Amino acid sequence: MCPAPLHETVPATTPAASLVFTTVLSHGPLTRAEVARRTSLSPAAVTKAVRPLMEGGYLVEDLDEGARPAIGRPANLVRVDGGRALFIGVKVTGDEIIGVLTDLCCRIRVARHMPLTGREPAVVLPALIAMVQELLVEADGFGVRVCGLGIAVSGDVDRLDGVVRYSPFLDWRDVPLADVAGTATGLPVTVDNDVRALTVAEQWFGAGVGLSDFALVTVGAGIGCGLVVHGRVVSGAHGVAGEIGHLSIDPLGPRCHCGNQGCVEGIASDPAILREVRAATGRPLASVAEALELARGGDPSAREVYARAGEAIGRAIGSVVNVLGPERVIISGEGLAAYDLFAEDIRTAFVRSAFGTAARCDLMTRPLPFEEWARGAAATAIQSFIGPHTYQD
Amino acid sequence: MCPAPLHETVPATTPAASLVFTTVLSHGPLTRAEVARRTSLSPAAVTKAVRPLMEGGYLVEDLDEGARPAIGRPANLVRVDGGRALFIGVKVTGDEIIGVLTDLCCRIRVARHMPLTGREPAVVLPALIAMVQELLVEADGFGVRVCGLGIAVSGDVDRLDGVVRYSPFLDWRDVPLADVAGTATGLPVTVDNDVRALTVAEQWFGAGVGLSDFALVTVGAGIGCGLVVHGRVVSGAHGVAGEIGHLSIDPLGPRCHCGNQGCVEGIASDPAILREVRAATGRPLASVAEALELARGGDPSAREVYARAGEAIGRAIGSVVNVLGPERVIISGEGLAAYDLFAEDIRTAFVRSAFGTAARCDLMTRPLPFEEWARGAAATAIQSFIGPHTYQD
DNA sequence: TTTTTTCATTGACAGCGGAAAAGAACACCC
DNA sequence: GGGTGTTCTTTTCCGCTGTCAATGAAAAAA
Repeated sequence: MCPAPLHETVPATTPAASLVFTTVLSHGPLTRAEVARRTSLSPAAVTKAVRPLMEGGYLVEDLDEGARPAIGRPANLVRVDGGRALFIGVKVTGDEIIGVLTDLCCRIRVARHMPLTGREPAVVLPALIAMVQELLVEADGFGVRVCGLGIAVSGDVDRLDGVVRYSPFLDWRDVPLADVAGTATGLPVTVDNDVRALTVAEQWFGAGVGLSDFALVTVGAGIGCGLVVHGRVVSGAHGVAGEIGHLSIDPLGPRCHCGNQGCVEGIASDPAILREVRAATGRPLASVAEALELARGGDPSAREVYARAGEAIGRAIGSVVNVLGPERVIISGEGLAAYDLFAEDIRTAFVRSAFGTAARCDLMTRPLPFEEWARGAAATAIQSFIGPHTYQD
Repeated sequence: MCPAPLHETVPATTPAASLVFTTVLSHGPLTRAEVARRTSLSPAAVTKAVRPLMEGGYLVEDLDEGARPAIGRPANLVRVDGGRALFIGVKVTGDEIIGVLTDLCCRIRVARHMPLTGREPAVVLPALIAMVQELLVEADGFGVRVCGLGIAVSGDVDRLDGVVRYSPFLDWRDVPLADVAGTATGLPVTVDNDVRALTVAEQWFGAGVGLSDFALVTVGAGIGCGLVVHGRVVSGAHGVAGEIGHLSIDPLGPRCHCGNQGCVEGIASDPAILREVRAATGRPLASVAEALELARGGDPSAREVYARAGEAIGRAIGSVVNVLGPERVIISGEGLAAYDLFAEDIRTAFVRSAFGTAARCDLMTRPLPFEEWARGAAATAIQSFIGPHTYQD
């Protein structure tokens, strides 16, 4: 848990206030009447919830009296004042740390990248703290207090305790990140798995707004998946969920380090694609970008590799959709750079493997640059700043 | 929705009362103090919630003052009086209707089977209503009012409207079951998918009690899966979820009627096993029971078919566990009759395909005879009788 | 200008659940 | 056998929350 923040009290104290606040936060400027309808609270309750939030400066009257009804008294729009509070989000990757300073609406104000010389905690933690310090200095320039720090790390993360249980990618075990970062910076800290953090950002501020069931699939160095069911991000009973990277797609496919054969990640991740294109063309390619170039140039065997990757991704999505029946699947990640190459294959494989009404699911892509991952971390900080009563829908 | 029941008011009106009631219902006789601890309500709130429920006769003081503390005042146990209300659960299969009369604790008091001469609504609906009437007569013998009727049907069921959208097995489309049964019997009716209904029963009264994330996998004529995430049964955005029967396990496997290849259902369902054993042995087997007998007798090709089925089931479970990270998977269904033949294969394939901590998931079997499916339907009726505030955990 | 419609606010009020204290029922200890 | 301590249960009181009903406000329509 975050060390009790002396910094600032939570804006929303009662369930109703949280509900109102998160509704306005996600659904843009709204009239009070509209908030009442969406939350099924009484208009009176909305008024009473809004007042203290306005006095605290978290909500402001929006002067654009945009949507006035055809008849009757015009409505006053209410929106969240993003500038009221700042947050820092940090994403740790294998070779760099990405940090962003966002406002309360999770808009990025400053973004920073910092290369890493190693992956071990002894290297990463000081760099991370230095990054936060830098961003705190930046924040001074805005004259607004930083109210939370969110950190996103790949792997098995216990977000209640703020401990990285095991990150295969970083080779970390039981690193008490929240404690370390909290004592070093004095900020309330949230630590979460990177894909879950990105999912939170999409749920509150992105393509998942208003949806109670959706999935976010990330394609890149690995294949990940964040899930929202019943309006809540899924963590699983043991803190791990959405591990679609090791769904076995093809029992005869390449052997994966996880011990299985034909995992999605062994077919469609960047390293796998690079390996396969190398093997298929015999060329000593240096990076997946070159493989991509080759395929774009029309090389048939490279294209074939991408087609297989697309099919694997499509089938993995089909599995998720069959199991959970989400309303939407958002495809994202660096791997999207090659989207034009396998979009067709993804969709075809998805439609074929999705059973029945599952095909009603809306499949969309969303290019999320690396800073977005750090923004996801900030979103988790915002979420915990607002409080425990974070009902969606 | 159920037509407003003149029959009986809902026992629990406030959220706290519901919480107390469902806690006592699922976790057997409890002391008030224990209820307070589990629900994190104050002891005073528990007392105040219990009183009206006792006056209504739903809760009773349990005279076995079993667990008294080592020191201090002995506690009074409180439990649900099952005899206070009766419910009817009906499951419709292809060739028969199974009906049960249960008490408020979902214990079966009477079970009835009724063969069907056809599957079309014109045949099934009158038979279903006749079955309910019979059970209502039985209920008179107990001198207790029947407070709800639950109906379970396989396929795509809209449980809010009580309409069977599409049941491939019965070849039904848009059958307004709740309306028909409600007007014919005068009972409040709930209609739900059969696997979901069974999942509800397990969640409240079975192997899922106290778990916020688990899966129920049914193996038999088809392969189904019910999911509980965050303490709630998953229905998906469009009312369909848990369709693991058409996860594609083997791209080169037998073609399935769904258009895909190598579906679990095409490998491990009873019809698939029968087909494969026939093909492998060349014998004209009449039923899956004979195939089972052959395999039990040691026929190597029959055993091979079962081994493949087990592997498919294990891998499907592995997929679910990778995606959702449940605490437990309950394997059930008629197909369990052959469990000794493929238990090992299921477990091996599961462990191999479950990634990382997913293997921490507890895999168990539970023989649920056909009456249990009807009991599941009754469980949905009980759930809706108790009211909308049915928090689990 | 009056009416109608919708939005927003106010004040009264019911009720829920918590805190604290009292009471109850036992074991233990001298 | 009477304190003492412990735990369970109930009672009383009280704050707080959100609804209800009524009122006021601001515009379009009549």
